[in-house]
Amino acid sequence: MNLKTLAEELGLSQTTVSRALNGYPEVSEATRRRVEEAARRHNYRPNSRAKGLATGRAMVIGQVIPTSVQHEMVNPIFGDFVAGASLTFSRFGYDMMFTRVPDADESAVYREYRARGAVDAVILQGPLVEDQRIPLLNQIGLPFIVHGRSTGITEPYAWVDVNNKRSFQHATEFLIHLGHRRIALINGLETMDFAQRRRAGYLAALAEAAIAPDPALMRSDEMTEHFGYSQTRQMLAMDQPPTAIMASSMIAALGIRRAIEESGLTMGRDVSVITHDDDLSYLKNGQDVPIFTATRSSVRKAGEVLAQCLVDRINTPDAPPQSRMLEAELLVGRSTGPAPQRT
Amino acid sequence: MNLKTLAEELGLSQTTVSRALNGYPEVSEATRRRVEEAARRHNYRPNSRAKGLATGRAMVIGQVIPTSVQHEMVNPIFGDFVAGASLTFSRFGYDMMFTRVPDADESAVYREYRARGAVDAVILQGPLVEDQRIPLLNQIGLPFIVHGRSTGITEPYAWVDVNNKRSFQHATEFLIHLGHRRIALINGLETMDFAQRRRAGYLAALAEAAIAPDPALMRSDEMTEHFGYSQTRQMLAMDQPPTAIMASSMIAALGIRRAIEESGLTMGRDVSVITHDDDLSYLKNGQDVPIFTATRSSVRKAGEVLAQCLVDRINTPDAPPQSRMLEAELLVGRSTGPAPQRT
DNA sequence: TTGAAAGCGTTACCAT
DNA sequence: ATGGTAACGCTTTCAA
Repeated sequence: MNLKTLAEELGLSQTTVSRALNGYPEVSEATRRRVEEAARRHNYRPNSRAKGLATGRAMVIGQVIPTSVQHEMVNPIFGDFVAGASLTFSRFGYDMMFTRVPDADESAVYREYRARGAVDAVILQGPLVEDQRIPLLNQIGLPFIVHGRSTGITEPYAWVDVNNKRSFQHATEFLIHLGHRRIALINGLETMDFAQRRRAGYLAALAEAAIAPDPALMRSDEMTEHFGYSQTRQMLAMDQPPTAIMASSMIAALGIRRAIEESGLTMGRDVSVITHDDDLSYLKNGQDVPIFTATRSSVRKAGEVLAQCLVDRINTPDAPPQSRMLEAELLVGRSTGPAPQRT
Repeated sequence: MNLKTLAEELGLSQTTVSRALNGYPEVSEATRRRVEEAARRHNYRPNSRAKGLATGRAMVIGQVIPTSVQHEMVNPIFGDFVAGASLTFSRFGYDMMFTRVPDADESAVYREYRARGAVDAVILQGPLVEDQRIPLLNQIGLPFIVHGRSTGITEPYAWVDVNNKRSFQHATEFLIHLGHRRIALINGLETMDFAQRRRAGYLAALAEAAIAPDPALMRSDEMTEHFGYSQTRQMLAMDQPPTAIMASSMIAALGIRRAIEESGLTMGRDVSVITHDDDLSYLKNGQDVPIFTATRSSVRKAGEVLAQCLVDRINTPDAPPQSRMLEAELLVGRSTGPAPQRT
């Protein structure tokens, strides 16, 4: 069923039917009802491509997933973000398209998106420090919003981010408040912008409490379970092991837990752990594992907010880039009590 | 840059330029070269929507992710599948589109896909026993391939599946060969078709070895870490606890490991575990954890094969549905040695 | 070997 | 309030 046959059946012009269906005011109520009823009856939907061609809009949002970012789609967080964004986009009639490419080809994909008119805008995930994709997208003229920010980029761009610095600062302060003095940071790769912000928050809390940061307690690498495991083993074997650990990812936190257990210690009693981006039930289920979390629901919320911003951005292309900072909820489960004393 | 301006600049008709770019034979070599050079120079790409409108093809593959399937996008396996499929699709010029909806609306999405002509075909993930989406898609007339199979559906449909029954049978046989007699099965929800096949393989191996299956050792539910944890705790507390566990998912396996450790036992020594769909480094890294896996690369391969089949299916819509069975690689890490003797 | 023109299914402008 | 028609950018048929 297309517009033409629907119009013929109704004895109306395509124009009128189109107008009725798109909510134009100049259609009489009687006609509108007739049209809507017929459209419903035939399950009519305007053809996406024809509509896109006529309006100059694809009604599609693109997202490029470089294959190297192995943990991007593996990372549960990504699913939450997509869930939030997808929901909001669909309310506005947008579809989401994913393209997975070898890293080197990422810029080619953006150029092609643009040349083909395949998408109206893109979401930029996992920004690095001085991320060159930002000038590229600006130059190409493809609307975008960054999920996160990129230190060192001076040209204007829109972003939606959770306040990583503040949440790490709060969490670290909380640990200090409990009496911890040896607090480790197991962070993501510091080429990733968020990792630097998290470290800054961690350091700010230490500085405020006049605790000298110990480089041996600050680890940074790609956030795998192995990384969390090996670093934790190493640190727990030190002369002055940490009594608490700030973890930048729930994947790494899996390894942290394993290392703690294998060291014959108990998480929450001997070593406190606060994990960002984490409220997965499988970390909270163990009633015996008090763990503190900045919630995944924050990430879902970020998806929703970003989608909303991107829709606005598409609709008002000349407006200056608008950005939004979100505060991550810091869910504090159960207190670990005072920091363990070691002799 | 569009076809018209490109043609004008070359002093050729749109027809000729289009033909040159699409590899039609009737274009002279000289002209073709000139056209290709100019197209490259201007980074010309045909507009997706215009091309789609003219050809009647969207060059997009849809995938619906019901929101209830929480672990579908969280599940690392899904990322592997998508990686494989996406790669193959892009070679044929197809994009992938994902729509995330509340479960109840899934059929509406398929109807809308079809009515809008938004996609050329869809991939059906996670088929249930007697999955009603199959008759629905057949009725709608939307080409599709099922990733997996659906017992009880009699009408023809195309599928690509890994041989779940055989891999579970092999793995169980392997455990029996090592001397295990009390082998537990921690399975997915048995409304899921694959779960039934896995159980069938497990039971077949037991039967072959004349071991009576113990219902108390067969657990089935949604594959969360909590599920793996709680069931393992329960079973290890039995009078005759299992000496080996077959796990249907790596997420559940995380809980299984935790339960084993918390029971003061050692995985691989006191309890052997074989996990399907799993070769994540964070399960293999612990040198002290011998674990046996049917590999994730099988799933990636399945994505590639399915994509290829779907492209074929789109191109020859009248051909009878073609299906492909893949054998999962069963990577055997290190032997657990003979089954532990309990007194 | 090349080109003119129709057609794909919409929307949007200009009439009426 | 409704309709005719051009336009969107491409492919494809028919002619030359």
